[in-house]
Amino acid sequence: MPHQTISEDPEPNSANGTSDLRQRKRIRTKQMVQKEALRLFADKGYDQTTVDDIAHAAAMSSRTFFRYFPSKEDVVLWDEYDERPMQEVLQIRPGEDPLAQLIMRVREIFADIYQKDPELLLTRTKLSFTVPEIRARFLNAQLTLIGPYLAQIADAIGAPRDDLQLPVTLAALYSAMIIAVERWQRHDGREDLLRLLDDAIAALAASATDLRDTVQTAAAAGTRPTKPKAVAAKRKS
Amino acid sequence: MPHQTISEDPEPNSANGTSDLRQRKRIRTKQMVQKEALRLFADKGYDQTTVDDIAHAAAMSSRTFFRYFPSKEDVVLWDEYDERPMQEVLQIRPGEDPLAQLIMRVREIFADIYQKDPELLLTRTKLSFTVPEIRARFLNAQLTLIGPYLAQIADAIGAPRDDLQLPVTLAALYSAMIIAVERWQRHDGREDLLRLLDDAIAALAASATDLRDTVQTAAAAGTRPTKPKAVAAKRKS
DNA sequence: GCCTGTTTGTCAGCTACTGTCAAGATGGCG
DNA sequence: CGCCATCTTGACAGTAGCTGACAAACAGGC
Repeated sequence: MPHQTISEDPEPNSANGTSDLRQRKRIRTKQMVQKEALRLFADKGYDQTTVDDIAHAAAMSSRTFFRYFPSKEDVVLWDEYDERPMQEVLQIRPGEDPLAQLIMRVREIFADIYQKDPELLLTRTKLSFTVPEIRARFLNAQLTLIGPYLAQIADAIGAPRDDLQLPVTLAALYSAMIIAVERWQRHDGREDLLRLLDDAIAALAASATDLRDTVQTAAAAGTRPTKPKAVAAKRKS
Repeated sequence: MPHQTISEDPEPNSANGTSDLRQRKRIRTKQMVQKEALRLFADKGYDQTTVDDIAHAAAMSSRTFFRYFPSKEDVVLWDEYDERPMQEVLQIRPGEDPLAQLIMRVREIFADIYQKDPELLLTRTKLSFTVPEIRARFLNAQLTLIGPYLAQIADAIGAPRDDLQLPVTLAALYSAMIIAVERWQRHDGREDLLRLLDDAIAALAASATDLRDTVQTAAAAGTRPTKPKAVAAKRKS
């Protein structure tokens, strides 16, 4: 899902009965601040734009800015989906293929955000791949999203708790999506996002075959015949 | 490869004929600073340790600290491999299966760093997954490493410049490695790193079947029929 | 129109990080 | 051995991101 930051939600409004109205207002303010910020970034560049600049453009003090966004980076990463509680967003229905559900869900979310404001998504995405700190946080957020899904899916299919299979598959899926989004952004959104997404996933499915061969090769050539149970247990407090 | 940061090398010693001796001294200093820093992190925690603390422990001014490491984070991420020029580290020989070579190379590097100082690798790795900022940079660095390899491998197999296949495969490989390393670190290094690596890659190869089915399912249910004839070119010399 | 809880600005402060410049260490070389 | 050119270092000053504390302005419900 596009930019979903892990909802570390350092703001003081979790779980307390902030009236729905105030919640909406808050979101509108965030959108407005984000808009101003992105405009400034486009003008002067991300690094050259200070938080004071943004706050000023948004007609608030910089202290207030930080009450909306925990950091300057988050202004780029944030989107409405970050407001929704995790469960609502990534609900997996038991029964049907959970992986397929996941993929569909992600497509939906992309489609939704894209269709609400294509320009906005492109701008944010470009920054997400362009500015090193943001790029780092973006990738991190994506990979971190796997965690919750993992639990859900594991439950859904009654998976071995301690297996590598599932996490590896999910991580691979996510990285395929990242490749797709990266390409989309690099081509200035000229290609169809959903299509790229599908292609990337298809490519992933296809790779696996190649990989099977490769694993053979690698195992065969293994420095240590791959059975290097050698290394000592190194405990730690 | 363990912690390989992209060599953004903002230091003033690139390409100029810094004598080999000075270079070595520099590396030894870095190691010493890193050691002190990690000790402090273990004591007081990463956030609670200021750069001044580290500099002091390393008997230098904080200004000097920054002449060795571009940021506090880098003290954790850095390892000797960052000193070596990229090409030397990731040389791909044409002919033999490049993916297999890549995998072998990564295993070697892990093995090398591990065997030089297991504790050190574990400590750094734990921090790399534990401290959010570092985690972000770590994942970013890993994924970013794909770039150069991509070019090399693409050349090696005369690949379609603009295909998704190769990047997706590499990204999947890297994310499998990350899952492996994450598990290794979470279990305090009690499991064998290389073994986990192999297992994760095997798991990735195994996901193929699941994914193929899933892609079917997803495509069938596709919001927009998406016409996934997409399953693009498989080529591979 | 008051009362309570939320939002805001101000101020003061910390830490990561950078430019500058002069002083100090070092290695190569005569 | 000693000198010079070349790093390397420390001191100082400054910027930007970010936080805690507190008091003033501002709701919305009654």
